Amino acid sequence: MPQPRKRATIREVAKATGLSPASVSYALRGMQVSEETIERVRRVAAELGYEADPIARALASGRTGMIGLLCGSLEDLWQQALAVGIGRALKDNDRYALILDATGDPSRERTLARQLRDQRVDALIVQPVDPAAPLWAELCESLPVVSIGDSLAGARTAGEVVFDNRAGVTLALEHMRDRGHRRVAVLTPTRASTPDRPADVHVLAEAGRLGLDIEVVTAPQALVAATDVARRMLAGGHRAFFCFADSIAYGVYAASAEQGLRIPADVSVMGYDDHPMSGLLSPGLTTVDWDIDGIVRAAVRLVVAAADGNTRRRRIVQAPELRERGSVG
Amino acid sequence: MPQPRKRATIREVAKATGLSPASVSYALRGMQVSEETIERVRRVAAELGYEADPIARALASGRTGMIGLLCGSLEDLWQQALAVGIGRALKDNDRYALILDATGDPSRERTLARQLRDQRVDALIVQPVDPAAPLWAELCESLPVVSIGDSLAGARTAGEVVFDNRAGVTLALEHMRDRGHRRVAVLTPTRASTPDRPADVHVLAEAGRLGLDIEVVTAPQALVAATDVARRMLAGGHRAFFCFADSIAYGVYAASAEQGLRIPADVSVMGYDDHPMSGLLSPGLTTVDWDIDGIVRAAVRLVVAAADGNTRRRRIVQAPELRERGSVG
DNA sequence: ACGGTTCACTGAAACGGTTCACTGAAACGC
DNA sequence: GCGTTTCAGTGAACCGTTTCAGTGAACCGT
Repeated sequence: MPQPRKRATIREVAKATGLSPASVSYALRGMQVSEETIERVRRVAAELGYEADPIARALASGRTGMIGLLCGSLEDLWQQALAVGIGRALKDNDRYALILDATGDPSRERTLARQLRDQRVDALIVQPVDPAAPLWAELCESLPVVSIGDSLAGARTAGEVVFDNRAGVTLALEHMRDRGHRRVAVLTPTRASTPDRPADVHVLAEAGRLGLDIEVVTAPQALVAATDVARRMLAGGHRAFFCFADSIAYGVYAASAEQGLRIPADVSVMGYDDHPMSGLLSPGLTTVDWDIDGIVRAAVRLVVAAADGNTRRRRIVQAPELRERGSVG
Repeated sequence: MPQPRKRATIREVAKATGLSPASVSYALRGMQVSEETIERVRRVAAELGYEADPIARALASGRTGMIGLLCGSLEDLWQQALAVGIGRALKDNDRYALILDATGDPSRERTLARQLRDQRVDALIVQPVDPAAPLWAELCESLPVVSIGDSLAGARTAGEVVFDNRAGVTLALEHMRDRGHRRVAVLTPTRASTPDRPADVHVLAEAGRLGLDIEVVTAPQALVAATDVARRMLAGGHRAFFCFADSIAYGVYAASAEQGLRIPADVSVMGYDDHPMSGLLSPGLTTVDWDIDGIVRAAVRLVVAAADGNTRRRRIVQAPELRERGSVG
């Protein structure tokens, strides 16, 4: 049974320097006291191996220096890449991230969001599973929230990085039409509670405009499960796929390979996201690229500003770009 | 500027029920007080929307219910998969994970490990970047630590899930030899500070035993960077690769495709890890499978037991299995 | 009727910082 | 020399829980 080694407290440092705890607290944060004292306190603190306890500090001051990152579903490879990028970018800003995964479950999203608030994160980045939840309005009242992907309905966010899904969908479907496809299966990730999310609406509208015959099916982002869905669709005669996440497209690759179907000769696949992996497949996956690095930078810039007390709210709309690699025949 | 809505405190609940704060505290945790009181306190607490503040609780009790997960490098797809799996498995145990990423940097690993300890996580799962660091011994003194992948030198861990790398390397290299390869490039992830980690030692030993002519090169786990290294090795005439992480192997796939080299006809690639993605490539990546689900289950079982105060230390050795899929010609 | 348990509950001291309101001394303007 | 600022530093309250050591009261067996 591990026994926590007793750490030095601020009062011990106070005693050792002959100052009051208050002064030590101020000195270590470089406020209110003379340069000379700051120096002395620093030295003594280092000697004693003193380091402020983050929990006590959080209780007393209400802040922690941490940024919460609440992912919609880490099963999606693109979201994984985003999380890794954000973690690293925050590190470069001397902040650090608490990463939590809602696993695509709106109720878990609620729990975890509240948990992060209660953990006193200075600010929150969220990729909402359920952007329409009343939760967000409540949360925005008590800490700065930056959302990625969808706007949070009725909430005063500290910033948003949203995707121009309308443009993205148009790009994708027009490309498929230009390549001569008329019957297209649309594989969209499971999104509880928002069956009519904007992106899906755009798909229907654009398909109508372009005269495409589409069938929308929800597919899980997990590779194995997505492969199952793809298998079924192939069996149903579908040969052209628009996947609303690159990781779903990987499932189509896998299912096609199993059945001896070649991409792009027999089967056409269009992705949406541009995961780093997508360029490495053969053929490369043709997809809609959202510039993951740009999103990371934007989100981190917004959240760090908000955590520092900057109140200017900004909405950044990310423009899509078609990344043609040869998976659409 | 968001103003934290004032939450109900335990004293308000105490006042509302006519009990002392102490009793409320006990009641809400179902201890020490009568069933009837427990029921009443629960009701009043719910009415007031009271929920215990985790920070204050952590300060007073020293525990949080959270499990820390310190990843060596989330850039590695396999580690990503592991992190996701552990997160979900912990969720099934009504625990939740704080995921941190050392980004392959031993000094960051030290910082983050201490930070997790200071955050009062009940226990820690770590995939060490530097298994030999003195840090671990210190850490094991103050909280239960479960390591995955490598043993922590000289530290009293609460459990370990280690890989039988000797067997894994043998499996991989024997397979390559059986397929007629004699000159093999070994691509191993960058591991600061432990150039002579056991796995690498095994590679040299086994290669010697099998009469292979190997060249060991360190390659980053990031896809793009790994592709660079692969490109260089191909240019140097190498045609057989043993990659110490599947994500590095993906880089070889990409570099080969670029140069019009076909797998397995022109180039042979052997992975190590079995990422879910590896079965979806074409050809599938032949790799050494460590049963990621088994590792997740084992690690979570150990860490939950340890967090619950169970002191039985266990060391679980994971046996490898060759997953032959056709990337070795 | 009496010592001993058990039961339900309480008061107050932690936990380890931060912060507010204040103090004594030095510096300043005039 | 006097009133006012500034400066460096302090004392004590506070953040919201948990937990230790009790305290009466009821209940027990004898």
